[in-house]
Amino acid sequence: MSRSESDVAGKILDHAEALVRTQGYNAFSFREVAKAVGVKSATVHYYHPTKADLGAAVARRYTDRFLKALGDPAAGPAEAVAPLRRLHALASDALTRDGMMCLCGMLGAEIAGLPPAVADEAAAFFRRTIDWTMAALAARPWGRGRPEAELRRVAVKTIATLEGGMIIARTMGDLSLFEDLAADNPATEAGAGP
Amino acid sequence: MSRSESDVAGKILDHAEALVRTQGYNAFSFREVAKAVGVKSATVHYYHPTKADLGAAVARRYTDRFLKALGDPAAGPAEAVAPLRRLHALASDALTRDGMMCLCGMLGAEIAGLPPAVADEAAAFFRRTIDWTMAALAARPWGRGRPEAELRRVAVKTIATLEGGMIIARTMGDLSLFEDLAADNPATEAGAGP
DNA sequence: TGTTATCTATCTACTGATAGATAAATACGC
DNA sequence: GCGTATTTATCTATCAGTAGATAGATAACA
Repeated sequence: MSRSESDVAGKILDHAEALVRTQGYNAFSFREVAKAVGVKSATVHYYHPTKADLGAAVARRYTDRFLKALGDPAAGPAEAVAPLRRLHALASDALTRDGMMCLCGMLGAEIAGLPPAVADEAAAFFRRTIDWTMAALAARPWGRGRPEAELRRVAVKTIATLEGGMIIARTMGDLSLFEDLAADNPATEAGAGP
Repeated sequence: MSRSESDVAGKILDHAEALVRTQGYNAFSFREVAKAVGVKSATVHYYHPTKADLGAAVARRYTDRFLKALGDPAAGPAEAVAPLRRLHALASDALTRDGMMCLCGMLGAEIAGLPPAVADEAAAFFRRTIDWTMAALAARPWGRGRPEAELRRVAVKTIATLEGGMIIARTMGDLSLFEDLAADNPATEAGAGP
């Protein structure tokens, strides 16, 4: 947590993450990161020899931080919708505060053009986040006894909706479109959607 | 429709679209498009002076084709879920056949780093597709009399789920994750999801 | 002749990456 | 504690490759 007065290594990851999350992996450069940090591009290479190294390091840190923020899947209210709300709140935070995509949603879109090391980290993010959501659902009355395949379907659908929602909200310049995704969750209303 | 024996202009759009949909706007170049078509990069510039022009033209054609394929929003079965299935089928087609993202899902992710002309086309895609979905829902028994805001929420959520689903399925290398998104649509099952 | 479509050749800017110099901090032998 | 050796962190300078873009020649065709 504590970061020394001029933690170059940390700042490199911070700025690289911000650049990837706003413009994408292919639209950021060593020079751009270096400029943002206030060093030369060779210094960024010192910490991360290749761009793939840097990208993978950013993704790994992001995933760890994300899952840490989610916390214990079994914690919180007992309704099945609670973990879905927690996911939404976490995504909403980054989106509304900084107008940034989920890092791995961005990487996932670009997946076919990414170095393998980076692509692997993006896949790991979704695997772990799906697992968390399944565990959270399984730990609640609604989920107990449900077949794993069904829990997985609901988990994937929930995360997919959040990722796609960020894209649409950012593209249309209306972040309320994303907030509304939480509003009509079937279980919170009398009638289910179409 | 009819394309002459060596329709360079058409091939340029075809290959540019394929490149954007697999790797993203920032990861394709005039040279790459030219090579795929079998001409020199200057020829691509002849048809599209700038990269923004080319990107916008690709997006415009894509949106027009997509909405044409969707057809009349009021056509088809009367269940509210019918238009959602039509959207899913259309997205599924491109994803499973060629492993490609929705063009505008890709552009939407990269939106903050796109030239304005391209960003505008991406926004237009979502605006028109949301409008189509709202019209399709409103034309069915389920949707009649529903407030516009609710129809919009459902439309956005549906499209968001598809876009995010493509990202997750491609990233995890398991296209069945996308197919399953259609399986547990609330209205098609007895009980609603969580 | 003028228009359309294509080429070759080139420009500047930027990319990721490397080499080598340098200064400061740290560790080690005594 | 002192002097030396090593490591750490940063710089300058540069590389080959590629980016988007342009100029101008050339051929085909109306």
